[in-house]
Parts: sequence; structure tokens; C-alpha cells
Amino acid sequence: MAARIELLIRKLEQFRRLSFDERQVLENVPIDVQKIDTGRDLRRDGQRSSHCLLLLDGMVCRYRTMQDGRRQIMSFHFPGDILDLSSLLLGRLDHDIEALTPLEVAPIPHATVLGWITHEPGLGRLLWQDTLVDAAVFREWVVNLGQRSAYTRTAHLLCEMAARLQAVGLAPDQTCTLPVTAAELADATSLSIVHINRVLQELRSKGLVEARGRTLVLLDRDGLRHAGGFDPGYLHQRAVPAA
Amino acid sequence: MAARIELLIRKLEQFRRLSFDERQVLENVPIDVQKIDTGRDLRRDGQRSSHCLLLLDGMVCRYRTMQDGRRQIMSFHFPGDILDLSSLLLGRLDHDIEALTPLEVAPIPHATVLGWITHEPGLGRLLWQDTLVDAAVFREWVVNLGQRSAYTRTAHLLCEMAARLQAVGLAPDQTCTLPVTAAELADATSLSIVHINRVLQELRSKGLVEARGRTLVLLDRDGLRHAGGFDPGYLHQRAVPAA
DNA sequence: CGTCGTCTTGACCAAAGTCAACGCACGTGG
DNA sequence: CCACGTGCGTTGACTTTGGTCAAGACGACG
Repeated sequence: MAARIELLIRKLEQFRRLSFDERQVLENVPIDVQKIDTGRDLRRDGQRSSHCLLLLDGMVCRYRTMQDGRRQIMSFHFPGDILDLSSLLLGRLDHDIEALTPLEVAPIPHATVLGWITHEPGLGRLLWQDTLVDAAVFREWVVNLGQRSAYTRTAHLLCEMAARLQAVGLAPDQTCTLPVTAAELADATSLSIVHINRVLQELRSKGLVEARGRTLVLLDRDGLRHAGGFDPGYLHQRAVPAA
Repeated sequence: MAARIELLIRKLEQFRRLSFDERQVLENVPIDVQKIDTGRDLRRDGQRSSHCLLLLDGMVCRYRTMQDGRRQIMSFHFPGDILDLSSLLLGRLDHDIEALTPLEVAPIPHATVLGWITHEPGLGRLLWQDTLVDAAVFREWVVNLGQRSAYTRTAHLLCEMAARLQAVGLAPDQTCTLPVTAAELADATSLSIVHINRVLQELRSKGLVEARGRTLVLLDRDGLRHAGGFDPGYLHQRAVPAA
């Protein structure tokens, strides 16, 4: 299963080609695949840990629960993402991380990651770049929550998810299937379930999306892009990598 | 004016004590102080640059302007902050940066910063930590915009600003003066000016804040903390540094 | 003294939330 | 194989939070 580290390599190669040595360092990491059920929390608010989690398969969200039980999803993550890079340098986590689908993750000891960046400082820079992109995505969410209407906001979020899936080769054609429920979209857009439902109806009536069981299918990426005023520049992706 | 780099040092020492060599590297940087007027843009959306800006005095915000002219402020910055660290590794900026007060900034060439992190990898780690904290702050803004009411949201924002000023020794006592207008708070909280005005009135009526010309005085930090449900954990500050 | 930017107020409006009931599909166990 | 329960989606009626518009006050500064 060592091939799985390819996901991380592909993600980092969004920034620049890796050198032979850099690839070697990553490919030599023993990958210990763990399976996790839908709904399980991978990490809890306040937790310290000695490993980072590399997501190999499935989808995950980070969220914070308020005192009154409402919750705000802060980000979604896809295969190739390192879920809690912040635990490496910051210690305590300030949010929860939950499995939205059945998952495969690989815990990578902090010591291993520190080894990477010591022996190959270039890798450290790439990981730092990754956290800068993360920050850019959070900024975009601030704009999205602050300035866009329910309809535009939802479309924008769907575009972002599609663009990120495509970047790691998981949404090769125009369509794209997202394993999210209306409740999860509501928590991410900070709309009520009732209202996100009305928004999704509108998106469906325009032929932009389609509901299939517990998943949402994006039918018309350009239409969604237009509906959400989506400009992918903030994702700082290079050209779409070859499938 | 070389003493000014002390601000950055103090900021980084929020994470850990610097070694003698690390201090040396930073203290040897020639500081070229530039003065900037209120309202000027320091950086524009899409811009590339060859320098990072170290803020020495004054207050700054990052924002994005929408097509319809509304704008969303994404963050405020205080002395000691590096304003566009992302330009170092990501190239194109995805937002504007504006002076909210008269400013003193020091441009630091990218090459210089790259030199720091090459010769003292520990400094690179500290700067990376700084961007992780930045990201944590953005996440908190997502929660703030998504889940908190106008009143709570505003109080929370004020608490955050006070806590960050205090961390660099600029709000030593219980009170704290912020050079922000209602319009700027409105753009940051994504409330209308009219509504933020009503919120500020309520905060004033409870003795939590006071308006003095173009500045806002925080009178009762504990009261604000309570009003905003503020928990500073996400700022990942160590104990308050000695004044 | 006038002007400009900022703050303030009140009346009205609209986007999104809440509540409550219902439907629908799926899975499990009798 | 059907009955039931559970989780998710849907709908309509009503409410609330905060937005919009418009007018006026205040205060700093040339």
C-alpha cells in the first residue's frame, strides 16, 4: 500500500515538481492504513497528539460545536490532505475532526514529519505552502459567509469542493459526486436545514445539481461557477494535473 | 531604528525563546522604515511582490472587494505582524491590504527571509507556526460569522483584537484603545453600518466600550469576554509576556 | 462658517430561521 | 414478507434578525 503516499506527492506537486531525493524520503515512509467508520471523530477539540493523519480515502470535515449545540463546519478534506498539520507545531487542536464517509487514514508520527523537513528543507517549505493555501481557503470562507447570499454561497462552496477534488484527480470529468448530506452543507454554509433544502431545490431546478441518496452530483460545473461567482485563484493550484 | 525588529522577535517568542544565533540573524537585518498614510493600499489583489512587509506601527486590515462594491475585511494586523508572508511562498496575493491608521512598515526582501530560514531552520518553523495561528484566527472568524449573533460577534471581535494587542505589549492595562470606525467594524463583522451602530450602543449602555472620536475604547475586558463568549485558546498564545 | 465624514434615529422591508407536520426510503427484526 | 423505526428530505405558516432608505445631528478641520 506504499503507493498511497502518491496522493500526498501529487498534492505537493501542485506547487512544484519534487526532486528525486524528496520523493525518496516520502516513499520510504511506512504507511499503516487504518479504517474508520462514518461519523467517528478522528480528533477532538483540545486534544494533543503525536501523529499527523494523512487522509487516503473518504471525506472529512473540521468543525466546532457551540454551547447551544449548533455547529460550524470550517473545512472539508479530501484524499491527499494532511488533517492536523497544526498539531505538529501548535500542540492543542482547537476543533473537532469527523469522518463524513468510511475512511482510510495513515497516521504519520510527528517525528517522521520533523525528519522530512530536517533532511529535505524543501519539503518543509512545501508543507508550509500547504498551510498557506489552507489559510487562503479559510479567508475565502470568511468572504463566503460574510458577503454572499444563501444561493450564491452554496454554489460557491460546491465549486470549491469540486475544484479541490479535481486537483487530486478525483473528479476527472465534468460531473462530480460529493458524499454530503443537506445537514452537513447547512453546517458549512451556516444556513438552516430548511433553507439549504430550498437552495438545493433551486439548484436542481436549474439543472446544476442532482440528489442521489446520500450524495450530491454536480451536473454543470460552469453553471455552478457562474451561480457562485467562483474564481479558483485563491486555491493557488497550478494547471490541472494529468489524470 | 534597529530596535524595531524587537517587535517581530517578541511576536515569535510567543512560541518559544529564541536562541542567541536566531536573535542575531534577525537583529542584523537592515530596517528601512517607510511611512504610509491612512487609507492607502499597501498591496492589491493579484499583486506579486519581492518583499514582505513588517508592520512596525499602526493598524492594517486585509479585505476583499466584491463586484457590487461591498467589502469583507478578513483580518486586522498590529505591530510585529508580517503582512504578506503568503507572497513569499504563494506568489499572487488574493486580497487587498489597507492602512487603517498612519503606518510605519519595513519592507524585508524575500531573499532575506529565505536566508533566515535557510541558516536558521528554527526560524522557518516559527514563521510557519505564525501562519498556522493565522489560519486558526481565520477559522475563528468563520465560526464568528457563521454562528454568532450581531452582538456576540462584535464583542468577540473586540476581544480578539484586545488579546492580540496585549500579546505584543500594546494594551498593558485593562483598557485598550482601537483605532477603528464603525464602518470598519461593519465590514469585518459583515453587519450594516446601521446595525453595528445599534450594537455599539448596546455595548456602551452596558459600560463595556466607549467611543472617542475615531477610536473605540474597551473599558471592561472581562465583560466583553463574557458578552462575546470569547475563549482565547485559538490564538495559541503563551502566558502574557512581561510588559 | 461651511463642508465632509461619521454617527444616529426611525420606519419599513426582506432574507433566512423556526416550528411542526408529513413523506419517503432503507434496514432490521418478528 | 411485512411492520416498524429511524434518519433524511420536504412543505407551509409564521417569526426574527438584521438590512435598507432617508433624514438629521455632530464634530473636526480647512
